Amino acid sequence: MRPIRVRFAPSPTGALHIGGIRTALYNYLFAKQKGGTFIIRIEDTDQSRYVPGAEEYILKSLEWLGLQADEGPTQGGAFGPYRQSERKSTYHEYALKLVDQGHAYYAFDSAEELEAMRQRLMSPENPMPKYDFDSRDQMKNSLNLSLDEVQNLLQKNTAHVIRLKVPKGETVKITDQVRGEVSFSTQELDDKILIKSDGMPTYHMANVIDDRLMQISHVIRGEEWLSSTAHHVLLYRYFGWEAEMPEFAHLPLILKPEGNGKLSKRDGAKFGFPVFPMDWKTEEGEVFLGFKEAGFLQEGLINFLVLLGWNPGDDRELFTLEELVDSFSLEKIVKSGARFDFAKAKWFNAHYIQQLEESRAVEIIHSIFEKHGVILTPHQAMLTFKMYRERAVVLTDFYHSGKFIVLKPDKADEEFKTKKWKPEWSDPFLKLSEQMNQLDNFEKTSLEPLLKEFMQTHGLKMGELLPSLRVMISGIPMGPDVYMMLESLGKQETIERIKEGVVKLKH
RNA sequence: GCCCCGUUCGUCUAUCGGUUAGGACACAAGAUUUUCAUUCUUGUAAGAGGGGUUCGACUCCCCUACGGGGUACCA
Repeated sequence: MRPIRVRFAPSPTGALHIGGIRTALYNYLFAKQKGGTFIIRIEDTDQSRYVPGAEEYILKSLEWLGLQADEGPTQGGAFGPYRQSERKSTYHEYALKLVDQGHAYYAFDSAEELEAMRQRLMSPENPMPKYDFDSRDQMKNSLNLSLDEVQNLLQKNTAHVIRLKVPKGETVKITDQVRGEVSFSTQELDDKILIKSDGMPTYHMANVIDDRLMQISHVIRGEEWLSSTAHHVLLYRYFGWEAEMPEFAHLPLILKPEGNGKLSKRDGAKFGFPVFPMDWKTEEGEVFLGFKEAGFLQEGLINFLVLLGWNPGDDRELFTLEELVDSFSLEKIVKSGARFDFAKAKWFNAHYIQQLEESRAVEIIHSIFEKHGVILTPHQAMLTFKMYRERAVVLTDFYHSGKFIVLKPDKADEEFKTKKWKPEWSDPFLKLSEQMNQLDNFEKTSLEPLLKEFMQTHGLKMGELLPSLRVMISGIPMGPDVYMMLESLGKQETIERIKEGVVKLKH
């Protein structure tokens, strides 16, 4: 069996959304399971759509998720360069071979001439005329022009492309690892451009050449490529590489939540959830929210994504990356598109937050508070984790819920204030704060008897005392164990907040 | 339009001819809990439609419907 080599080949035309991340994930898992090589190749053949920073963004995202590449633009490798723009001459060389063999030809048609052809051939039955077996006879290409004319045009540096000469009346069969046998009639295929007039190859050309040259064994990519795979097979055939052609696996698409259409970058803002791994700022200054900044753990995102289109074949749902490497299989990839379900993504994340190791949690919580300009002591971070690990769905919840530990509440919960709080409790609470001041140690063991006694003497119930205290110290009546909250604040701060709280609760 | 792919609970999915069609999320109810969560228990909920093949189809075949992808000098 040949060595397993797979590639993830993003185009730096913007941020990579989670559909791309999932493709990268599946490639990574497959490679690692088989002891193969995971390669990153940057497909930057469209100069007009090139976006500065996009490549860096893509690489950073993969790094954040732990999808380490074995070969790629940053780490290099024996099959580089790994940026297609740096391989330009290679593609041209191969295209010329095809021209020599009669499997490709020069075409000199201008954009206007192309448009004219479409207009001419357009009809209700044929709304999108192709440059193909039928129409190429009427076009300005080396199939119709004399050799002299072609030489002349070429010598004058006339803008031209190189097109694949698709044969008529053949059937191209491919065996897809996910979908089984799929066949296409060459009748339906257009004469795809291989080399654009700027000298850059198209995706179709570049991917075939590179996959062969990089000895790719399996092409695992999105379903949007299934249709053009027939063209790719033709290229492998004409290059004489059909025996070494990689296996194909076309992944189902990730759909919008309502299921109509594939998920796109605008959907995040539209539905209120991230579709990108990390924040992405466009050149125009538009910001797209990322899973990372939204408070997702990489293991949560990965676990959520991997199940969108794959399953282990049994009832397991929770997987670490390592476990996925063991369990993953191309055979269990689902054929139909999967809708993006943010509720499930959150559930996975909440689960992994609960599983978080304390030292890592402390670090994470510290950095989240730091982003808000608040520096927590390790002890405070640890307390925050203990108080909210079972309540946090996203990491940012630790800040929003736990910030009371360093920030005084700006106001008392309105509903509690009007419906639950009784003005006559004010004095007793002030007295309580004084009693607290007498305490030697400010811990649950000493606090609990004090509060119990307080309830008895003033005829308060648990459900009245505890929420009141929470509102005074944090602003809201819900939250973790009160004693833990009090402890986390410490004696002086607690006393201060009770005094201020009584004021805030005044009707 | 044409080509390709798909279609099981609201969602993600299991089932590779014989099951009370299973699990998870979400939702609902209950238990635990000082509150909110967590946790636990229980519940509601599915094979697009029509033809075949077969002793027997969710499962195989065909048609229709619906959904998705493609149809660029974009990837």
